[in-house]
Amino acid sequence: MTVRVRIAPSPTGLLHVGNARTALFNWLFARNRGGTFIVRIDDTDRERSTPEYERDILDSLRWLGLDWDEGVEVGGPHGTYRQSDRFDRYRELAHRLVAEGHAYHDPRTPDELEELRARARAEGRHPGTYIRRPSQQARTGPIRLSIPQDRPIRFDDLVRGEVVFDPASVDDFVILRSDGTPTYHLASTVDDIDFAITHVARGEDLLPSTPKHIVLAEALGARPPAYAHLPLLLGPDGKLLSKRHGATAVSAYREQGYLPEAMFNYLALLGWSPGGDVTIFSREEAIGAFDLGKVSKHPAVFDPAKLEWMNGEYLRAMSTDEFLRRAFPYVETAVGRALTGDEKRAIATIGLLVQERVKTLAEVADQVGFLLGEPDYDPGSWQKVMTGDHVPTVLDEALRRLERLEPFDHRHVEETLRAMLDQLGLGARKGLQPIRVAVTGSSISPPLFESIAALGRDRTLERIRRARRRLGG
RNA sequence: GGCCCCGUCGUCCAGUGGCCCAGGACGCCGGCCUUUCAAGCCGGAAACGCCGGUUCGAAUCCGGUCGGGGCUGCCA
Repeated sequence: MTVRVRIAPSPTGLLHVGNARTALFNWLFARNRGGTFIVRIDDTDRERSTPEYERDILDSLRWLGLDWDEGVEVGGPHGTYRQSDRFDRYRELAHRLVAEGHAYHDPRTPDELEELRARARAEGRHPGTYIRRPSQQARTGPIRLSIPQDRPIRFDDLVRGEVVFDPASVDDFVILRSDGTPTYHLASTVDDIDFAITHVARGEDLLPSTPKHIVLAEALGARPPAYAHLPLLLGPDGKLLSKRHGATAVSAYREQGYLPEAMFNYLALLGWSPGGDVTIFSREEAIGAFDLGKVSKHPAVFDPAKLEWMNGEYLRAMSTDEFLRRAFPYVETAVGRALTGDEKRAIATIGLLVQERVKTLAEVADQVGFLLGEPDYDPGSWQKVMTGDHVPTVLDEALRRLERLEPFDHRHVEETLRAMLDQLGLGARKGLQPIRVAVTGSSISPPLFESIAALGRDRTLERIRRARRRLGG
């Protein structure tokens, strides 16, 4: 039987890296097995679902390169792949389950239910123990599935092995709300059956829901899919990764200049590895080696520092042409306008030097900003570098030498500035840093000689004079 | 509280009875290189939670214990 897997995000927020990792593992599994990867939108929560979030989720998935074979926006034999379009189907099945005796209308009030839960707790039992079919039959109220109490519920989890639940610890849960809308459990289980899903790989947080889904599927006359519960992603404090830990949206990393291939690689390594000492690997290598059975059982801490390092690795591994092509849009966003051809060419002359010093594409703008407009002096840099007695002399001498330098390329700039160092008896640090600050505004910049050449004679002289004036005297 | 899951360096991963006084990566520390910042190179500190078993032999198997996490809703 050919593998059919799905991810079913709820459009109630941006695509979270944890969900992206779940999507990634499903995608890898499908690609490894020559199966079908499906994207379904679980928007049963009409209140919180928005088209904007759905857009972000789909864009982020595509950005990561997780293309889907069936589902929302690409179509397929199962309708729109959006649960909000299938409410009639869920309702019909819920009522059928009542008619067949598998489910019942629950007439109790929230207070009554709360009392049952409190009683179970007080007795040291599972809170759902007494949420069972009441003696009197009702025609209204939410519909609950009846959990048979005569046998344990067991299944073989692809990553955890056999898991067994005592039915007493599984409450009769609501499948259809009193307003006639389905709960997640119903909609998800019905869709998995209707769409012929063979494997459900999802976060471990859904593990306690799995016995419910199994009983539901069987009550519907279907064979449940195989399950794989993936380890959760944690923040540095060991708690479930969430916004309070910082950026968790895939699109946020995209905006910060992370590469999809780096994010892909990093996410794949959270809870899985192709084996051995391999840390950096391609999409194809991941597909070839992927196996749900080799996914680890314990949660993983999401470490932005390692992601950043990995992004730098990918940045340095690409050609400088490609690096520039991908960096320009980030620079344009940062300066708020399109770059001119001259500016792009100027940036390109120091492209390699920038490429080996940045960890994200967004940082490129910081590195090349001095080429795109008059920089402000960084106060700390000025204080540290421009207050020495030798500085006016350095600037004057640099001006004198650069004014007539021909040709004005980085080799000649270096030659004449090094000669200046000798003449003034200054070390490189003391002699060159003032020029760097004068020209770039900061004590941190790409290598000086190339930067000066990229900037050109006129603007270089102009900036040194401006710094000189600021010094007075 | 109850149910379930999990437990190798700070973090991610390798390890499926002997190749392990535990390997790689990030981070950290030190050094080299060096015009700043990076990158690169070299070196270092750093873990099998604990206690019992099984075995000639255990990080690897079993039990217990401790610890962590998830769930516990007419959210998903």
